[in-house]
Amino acid sequence: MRERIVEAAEKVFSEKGFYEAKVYQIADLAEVSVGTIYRFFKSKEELYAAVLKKKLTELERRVEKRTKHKSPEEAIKAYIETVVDFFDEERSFFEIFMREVGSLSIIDEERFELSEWYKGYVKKLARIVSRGERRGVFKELDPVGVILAISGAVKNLLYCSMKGFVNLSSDEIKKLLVELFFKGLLTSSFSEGKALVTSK
Amino acid sequence: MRERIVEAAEKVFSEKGFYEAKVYQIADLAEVSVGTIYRFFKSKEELYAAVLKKKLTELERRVEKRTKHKSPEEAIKAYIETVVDFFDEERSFFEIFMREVGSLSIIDEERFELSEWYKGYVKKLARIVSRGERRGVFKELDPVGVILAISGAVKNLLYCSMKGFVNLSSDEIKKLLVELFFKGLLTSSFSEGKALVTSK
Amino acid sequence: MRERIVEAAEKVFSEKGFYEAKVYQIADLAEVSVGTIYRFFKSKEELYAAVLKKKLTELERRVEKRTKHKSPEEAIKAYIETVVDFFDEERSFFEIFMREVGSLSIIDEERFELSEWYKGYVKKLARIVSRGERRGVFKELDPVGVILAISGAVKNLLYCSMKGFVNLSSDEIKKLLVELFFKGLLTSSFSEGKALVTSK
Amino acid sequence: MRERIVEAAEKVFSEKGFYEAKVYQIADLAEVSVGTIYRFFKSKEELYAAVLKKKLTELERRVEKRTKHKSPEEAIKAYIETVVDFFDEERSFFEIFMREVGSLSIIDEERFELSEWYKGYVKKLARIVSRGERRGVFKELDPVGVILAISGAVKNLLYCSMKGFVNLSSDEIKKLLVELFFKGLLTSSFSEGKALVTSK
DNA sequence: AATGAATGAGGATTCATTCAT
DNA sequence: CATGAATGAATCCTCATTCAT
Repeated sequence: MRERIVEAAEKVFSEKGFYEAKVYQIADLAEVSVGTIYRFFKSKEELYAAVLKKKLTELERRVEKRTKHKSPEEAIKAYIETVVDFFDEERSFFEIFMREVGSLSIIDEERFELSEWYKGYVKKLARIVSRGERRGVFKELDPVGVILAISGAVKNLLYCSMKGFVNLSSDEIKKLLVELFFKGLLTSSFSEGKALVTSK
Repeated sequence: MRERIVEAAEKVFSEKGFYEAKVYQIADLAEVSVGTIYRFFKSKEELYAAVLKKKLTELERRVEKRTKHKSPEEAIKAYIETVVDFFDEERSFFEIFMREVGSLSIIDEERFELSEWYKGYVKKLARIVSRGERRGVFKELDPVGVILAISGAVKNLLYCSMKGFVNLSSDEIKKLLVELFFKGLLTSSFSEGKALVTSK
Repeated sequence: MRERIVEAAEKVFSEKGFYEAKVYQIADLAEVSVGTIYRFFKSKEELYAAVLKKKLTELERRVEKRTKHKSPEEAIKAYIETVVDFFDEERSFFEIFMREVGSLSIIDEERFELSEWYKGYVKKLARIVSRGERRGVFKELDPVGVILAISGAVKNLLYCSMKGFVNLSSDEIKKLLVELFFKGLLTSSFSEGKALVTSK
Repeated sequence: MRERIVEAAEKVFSEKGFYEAKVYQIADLAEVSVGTIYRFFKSKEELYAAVLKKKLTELERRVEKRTKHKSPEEAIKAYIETVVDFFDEERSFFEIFMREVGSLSIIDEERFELSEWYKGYVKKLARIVSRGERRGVFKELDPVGVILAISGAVKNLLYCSMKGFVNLSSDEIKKLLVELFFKGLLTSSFSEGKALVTSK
């Protein structure tokens, strides 16, 4: 029952966004009464948060599973790939994520600890980068900053490909991102001669 | 008058988002009557679109000005820096941008051509990357994909720093992004030995 | 519930007309919430149309019942009497009818088929007149025209007596109308001698 | 100036009715500013009343002129013809008249003496009928009632022909009404034998 | 527990009217 | 005098939430 509701909510929220999604639409889709929704969730917002949490927890679990016991570089690669795959599978959730969590709007002023969750999630990933640095595999760049950059790039690329702004398959997106974030845009020949980047 | 309204709208929309922003709040802040708002804008949505367009046009203009007549690598650097600076100055607008344009929610199903605008904007930037490729400065990666990755990274990094998730100054953000996107995460010594990335 | 609303609406609309009648006044009178009204009617206009249709249907049914199986002259008499009785009973509805249907204002430009209904109603009555003509009981006058004349006379007389412009009881009104429409204003002695009417 | 406004008002009111007619539309059509309208009329309602009064006064004047110094039967005939002609010429005003005066809605509860005017007008016409009775030309029927019946019949017939419910020319309408009200619906042969009407 | 009818606060929008220029 | 920009009261309608059944 609860599950049915959350699934329906996921669909409706993702199609219409928080405000345009109506509680009775979710009830209809879930084939329960409006009242039943309120037996499980105190409010529309709480239902919304439940949808997010469920999926985010799953994402987190997957990322963890696929990055565990790997070298930092393999782990970052796996992270990128996992996220792309996840959002590719969960398109409707991804829409929500982009709308509201990509910018934790309703959410963070509220009583949901989503903001906190995100911080923790990022921190965990940042540790991979730190480890890479210590091992001399990654450059010395702010680890959280690196993760946020990667994460933002993944989301934007996926979102825009979903919207039809680019025509790249999931695999192409993964490849592009891995190449870009690992070795950069500059060709190696060029990269060596010039000191463009580091000079202020 | 119109200007006063748009400014107030910008503030209120950025603080509350489209739905939580009330027309009378905008009117109050602008110190005009509600009716006056409707002299200039047919609807709340039109006002919203006006806010977006104004700022986006300005951003576009700035980016254009700062990337013109530059080598591809300088131009991309300038692009990153311009965007960071712009959003740093225009924090309240940036909030809106993240909420709604970063994920063109209300916007793209609607009668605003913002989606079209964004496509055009991205295409223009992608041309810089293409040029870089032709000159052998940049690697052969999908140019639009590259721009979307950079753009997503910039937005996410800025947003999260605004939200206090990372503690990086604007300058540090710029440096990080330039370094990351130009030369990648891998240390050169490591990068050469391994073939991690390109192998499927 | 629906019935309660329609009855309240009938009262309020008849007292104030469509525009001056406020939805919340109807809700108050019906002792339901505004929301409940909108459970049954999509809009104020639809509620209005419902009020009209209900009564008009009833009027039509009554007229039909009382004119059926009668000679044309008896039927026309019955028609006049039925209408007078009906509006005498349903004074508040009659007010509405006069305002809006007597002159199908809001109504006919709209999505209500009231205009169509009226046409059909008139046509049916006109058939009585036609029958009378064929039997040689009624003169050869445009049957629809005759019905419209009678109908207009009835309404106006009733309306003005309601407003206190004349002091005639329902029975007196009926008598007056029947006499007038059947035998005319002219005294028979006079009528024969002169040829006033038919000469152009 | 005042005249221009009243003419524009007449047009707009007749096309849209009191409530749907907007003051700025009248101003636009009259090519004056909204403010100017308020120099001449205290309110929209007063302007509305002015439109009515102007036309009604004209109608009254015409009726008076055409019925004066005539025998009762000629006068009634002239009255019918004058009204038909007047409304035929002044269709847009007639629309207003039907909407609002035919049922003196806004009007009579208000501070306009239109209701009074109408009473006076009817009384004057009723005197013609009284005179006819005294002379033995007309039957003994309530004179005011007779006038109201005629007046209602005229309005309804005209209105419905305007709306396309009947297809009768002005002249046919006049003839029909004169015939009907003077000699009644019954054929003389039939009328004599039966006593249908007068018996209760 | 489940239902869904009823609630009513809340908000976008309109437009008659005013008044500074 | 004329203007028309500004005002803001007024009202329809929505929809999250409740609660009697």
